[in-house]
Amino acid sequence: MSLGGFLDSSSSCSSGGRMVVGGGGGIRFPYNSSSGEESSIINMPSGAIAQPRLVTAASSLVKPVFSSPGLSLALQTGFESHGDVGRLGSGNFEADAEVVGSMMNRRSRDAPDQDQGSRSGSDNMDGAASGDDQDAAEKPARKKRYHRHTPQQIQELEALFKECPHPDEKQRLELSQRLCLDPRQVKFWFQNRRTQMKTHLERHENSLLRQENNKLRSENMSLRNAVRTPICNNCGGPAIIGEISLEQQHLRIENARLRDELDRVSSLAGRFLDRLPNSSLELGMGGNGFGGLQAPLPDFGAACGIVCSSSVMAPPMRSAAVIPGVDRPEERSMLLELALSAMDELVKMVQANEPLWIRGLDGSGEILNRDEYLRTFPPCIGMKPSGFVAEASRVTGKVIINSLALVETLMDSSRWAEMFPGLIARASTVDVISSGMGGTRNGAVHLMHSELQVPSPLVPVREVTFLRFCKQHAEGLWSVVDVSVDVIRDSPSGPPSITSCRRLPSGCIIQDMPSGYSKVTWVEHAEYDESQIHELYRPLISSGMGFGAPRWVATLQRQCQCLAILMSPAPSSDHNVITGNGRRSMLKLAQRMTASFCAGVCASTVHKWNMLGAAAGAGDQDVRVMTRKSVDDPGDPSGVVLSASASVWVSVSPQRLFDFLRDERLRSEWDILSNGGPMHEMAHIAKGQDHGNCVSLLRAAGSGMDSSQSSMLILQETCADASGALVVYAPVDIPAMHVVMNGGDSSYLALLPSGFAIVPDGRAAVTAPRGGALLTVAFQILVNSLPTAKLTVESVNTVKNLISCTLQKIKAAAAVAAECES
DNA sequence: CTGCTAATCCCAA
DNA sequence: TTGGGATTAGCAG
Repeated sequence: MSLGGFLDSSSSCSSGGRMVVGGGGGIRFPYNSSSGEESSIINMPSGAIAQPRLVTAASSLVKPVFSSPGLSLALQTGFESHGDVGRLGSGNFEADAEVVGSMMNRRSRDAPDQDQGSRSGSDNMDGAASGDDQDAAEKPARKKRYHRHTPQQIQELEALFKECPHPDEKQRLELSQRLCLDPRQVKFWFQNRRTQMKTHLERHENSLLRQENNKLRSENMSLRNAVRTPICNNCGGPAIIGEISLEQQHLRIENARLRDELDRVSSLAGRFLDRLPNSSLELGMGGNGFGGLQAPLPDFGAACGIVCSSSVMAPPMRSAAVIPGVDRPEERSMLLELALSAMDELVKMVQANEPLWIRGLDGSGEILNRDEYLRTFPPCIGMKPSGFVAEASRVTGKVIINSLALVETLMDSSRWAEMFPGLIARASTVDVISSGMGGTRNGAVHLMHSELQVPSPLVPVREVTFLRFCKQHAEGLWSVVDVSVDVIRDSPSGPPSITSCRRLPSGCIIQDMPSGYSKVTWVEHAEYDESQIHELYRPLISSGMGFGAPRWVATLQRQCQCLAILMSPAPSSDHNVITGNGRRSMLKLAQRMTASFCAGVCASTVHKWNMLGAAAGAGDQDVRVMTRKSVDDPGDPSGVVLSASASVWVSVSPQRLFDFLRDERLRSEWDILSNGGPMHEMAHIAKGQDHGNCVSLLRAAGSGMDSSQSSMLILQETCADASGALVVYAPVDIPAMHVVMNGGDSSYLALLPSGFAIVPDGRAAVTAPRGGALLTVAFQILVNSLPTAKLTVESVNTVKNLISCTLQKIKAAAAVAAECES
């Protein structure tokens, strides 16, 4: 049955035909060593099945047959010029192996020590030249080689991998026993998983590089064209030499820069595989560094001042050289991996329709189909903690801002916080994992921390640490995704953070539209501990009006409109002419006032509050009272500040409530500062087309500017959108305000804000036909100008009474209004 | 065909 | 030895 010695003798090769070479040479057995025996008992307790001898014998064929003397000779003599030689080692050997394998167990000499241990005695060289010798029966069926670990096993492996991608021997052994896997398999699995992770990242960054490269190339091309056929900027005709020289210099310099950048990107892309961990960083820095400028500059001289104009083009960059927060490369790559999958999920969440998102009954919003969601996406940051509930919302809106500007805003924590003043109590960038490519935000990954709020003492602040990943999909098309990282970031060194909220992949996709607008689709998806939220507010929060997409988009629209209005020249309709600087100063002051108001209502860590606990007020509502000591803060009156706040349900619509509270003529109905009469608006700065969005300066009637009894004005900011409204005011000193209105610095003006926050009650229209509102009222009062003073029971009671009275008056007035309405 | 996964081979610390 | 990089076979989509 054998053509013994076939492989040994070059002479017989010529008669053997290439089948032998193709079959024998290419065969490579998976289990050609002692591991063959172990691998065959995959998924079974060790040693459960002994591998049959013959298989082992067959497996002793060794791979690089090319280099075995006998065969290489055979190749030279018999097949040297044969076209098929190149395909040796490819093709489907399994079938051949089944037939031939058991007979061909000659060990090639260049692999002497691979399988000493498992070799069977029968080392005869056997070869099969023709198919007629198949003896399948003799060879016991090899265990099916292909096999995958069970989902449970993979899940456990993944779980451990999340915690530690590098388990030690002990951990692996423990896991292998638990999962009935060979310890070796566990080792392989981790090895493979790490490799896989790496290749994922490589692939992604590579594609980003390619994109960049293409962009630069086309840019370069068009610039070359422009240089070749100069066109006069003024008349559009062909330009004359003298006219274009400056323009040409610009182009040449720009071109040199581009060429340089292109080279760098290309070489980086080439070297890329070697240096993954730093590549994105270097790119980000390098792309921004304009190293290319230095070379061409001497040629043209610095006289043209191009250096400046070029560097202006570069967006401001945060230094990414030192990363204090995430220094372990594994952690870094895990975060990147997380960012990638979050982005993937966000894009799908934005694009998906029917099965995933279902239109709400009232047709207003969309509801996430949880079953479909769980089916579609692997749990990005692990399973939902028990006791948590999920909240998901999606909204699309047209916003007056372009994609680049919005991306810049989102990627800068302080600008981000300013854009969403009522929503974000504070925000910071903890770490820059990747700063983006070629001087843009494309590919930027930041680790951020923020506190999100809904203005009510009944809704705790949401503290979240998350990754923010920015990606450019095309010209004018960007997306920014956030995802919580508490799972990964919980280090053994620190106490496990008790988070009450996790953000699943959330964020927005921004697409440029004509005339400065962009289309923004926002998805907000979170899981939170509902037990910490008062029943009154649960419907609001779960509807997404609290922390969800509707509120983000509504705020964004309102704020962008405000910015757009500020850009345009002051409207003549403002009946008090304030200078541009004055407007800016007042708005800045108002911004600080509103932020301080929210901080007092929400007890965010912007201030260090001491809770006195919620106690029943004089009325039926709970009033939360807190105090803080204020020292050495120029914007804050020094002493003991007391904050009292309460939220109640009111039976009028949010709009009506807002209109009532912001009407200065009706102010005497609830404001003790009004001295019982109407107030007058002395200055008005519009912040939006809607008249409700403005900053104004009020004066109580009867207290003239010159009267010494009242040197007080009231600064008030009101804003409203679909997600809610704020009326915030603070008494201000007239002389100080005068300085501000002339554009002076407002940061030394001490403020203690009070006011109202209104949100819809969140229940469906069915249960509340006319639509109720949730009203929060809050006061901040200086109870003693000595920071060391003790708080007296009287002052606490006074402020509680103030809250109760105010609420009662408003409710009464609202009831009247509601009656008139119906 | 590509991409993924379990496993093998081989090298260097 | 051991772990990691390179590679491969088997399979799914």
